Amino acid sequence: MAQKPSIPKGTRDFSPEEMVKRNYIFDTIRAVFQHYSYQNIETPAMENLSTLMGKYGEEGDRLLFKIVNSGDYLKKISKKDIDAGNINKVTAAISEKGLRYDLTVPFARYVVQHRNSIVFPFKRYQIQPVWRADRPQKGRYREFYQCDVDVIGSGSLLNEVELIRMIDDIFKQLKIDVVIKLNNRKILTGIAEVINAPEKITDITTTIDKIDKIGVEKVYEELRQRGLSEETITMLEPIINLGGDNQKRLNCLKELIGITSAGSQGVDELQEIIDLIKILDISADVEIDQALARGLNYYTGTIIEVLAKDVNIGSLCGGGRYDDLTGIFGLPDVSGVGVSFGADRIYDVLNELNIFPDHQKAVTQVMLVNFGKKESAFALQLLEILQNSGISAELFPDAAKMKKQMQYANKKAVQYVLLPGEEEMKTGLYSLKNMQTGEQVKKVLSELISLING
RNA sequence: GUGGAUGUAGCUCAGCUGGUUAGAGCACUGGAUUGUGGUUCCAGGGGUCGUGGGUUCAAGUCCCAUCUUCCACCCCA
Repeated sequence: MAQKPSIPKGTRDFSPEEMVKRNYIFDTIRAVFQHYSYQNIETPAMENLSTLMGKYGEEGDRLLFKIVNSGDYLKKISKKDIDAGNINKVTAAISEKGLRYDLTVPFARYVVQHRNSIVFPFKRYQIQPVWRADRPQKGRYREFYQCDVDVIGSGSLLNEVELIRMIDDIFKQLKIDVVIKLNNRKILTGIAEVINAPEKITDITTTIDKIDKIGVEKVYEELRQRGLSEETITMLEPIINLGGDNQKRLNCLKELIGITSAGSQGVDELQEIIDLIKILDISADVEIDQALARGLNYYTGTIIEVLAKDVNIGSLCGGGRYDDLTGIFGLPDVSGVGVSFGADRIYDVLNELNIFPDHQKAVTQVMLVNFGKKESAFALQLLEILQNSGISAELFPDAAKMKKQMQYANKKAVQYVLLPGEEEMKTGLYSLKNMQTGEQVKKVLSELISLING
């Protein structure tokens, strides 16, 4: 026997039933994006490695799926490099394309390349799969969909507020209780400045980001391990332990880091966002979290992360502002802000909470039984009429046994079965069976159509 | 990349301290029922026990390696 077929680690097939659920998520998200006047674009699954490399940090480069060149790609490698185990050089020689790691960097590339035809500020959305060579685990896949919305070419904080409104709108519709966490990169910068350790900013941010997960003590421990002095850790304490409501946090932050220009700017920006949100009808909790860092180091302003209240699965949505993302591609000083919704995690949450709507409408409303050659030719005409009246209908392709055809209809959860046999052909009265109730009626076609549509 | 668990029929699993021909439920196919499904009854097909090596008279069972899936870390949607 042939070997069992399989799919690559961390990838999944989606059955028709799963796709109904997935499309519910995508449709909801897409509708909101469009409702808020964002335009759709798509970019290729693969990008040049030069576009992707170095944009996600060292860790990100490791997680990039690389594609080997076509043709005789071995020609370009020298034996010396292989023997020396010079992985970077060898990969560079044999691979110049990779699968996209997210949608933001390809978007930045797109903006730079099409800058002359884009109307700024450019509000776009993009729903496509991305790939990461990560080790799969709960809520983490190697192929998954991101739903990105970004505004590029506007520094206004109204954009942040709009993103928060969209996040609230989408999760409200999906009936997931979420908390939207906000921070600002400038606050983190301010913190690093105040404690006099600006070069340690990455260490500090990624460490205090874990505070909810590992606790205060472990955070201190890790900070020590990362080479922070006892003195600076002491200075960090009031910031790490900062609690209370948003306004209280902002006031404290202002006191602690307001003397730095970055810090005071960050606090002001968050204040403005919070003030605007107050006058709007937002149902999700919006919390300022000075420990929120997020990994990607291109964020320069607002940082946003959305967590489900009832399921522990990591963030469902995340993003932030990046002042100069297009700079690396040769278009400086274009500010953008955006978030990305993780459709696969949202799926897992809806599944775990069992709150998918059960309006799973059957694909087929009516199935026509095939009684044989003459009858099926006639049925084909009925099929045409039914479909033209907006009914999803299908004719069983083979003149199989009635039982088999009924079983097919039953398994597919078809709503009605129409039986156009010899007798019906003569009289023009057709038997229509309701598969849920088992009731059967005999009527003319026009009446049946209104029955099905009704 | 690091650590732990796992793998038996299409699916969910049983198979004790190694011992004839590896089981169940569900699913599948056929029949009871040649124009009526979902219920019931009967019959049937399907497994080189993840893969490769080793120990043993004997391996689904023990050992090693490798892959898969899952969980945690790193990181992240």
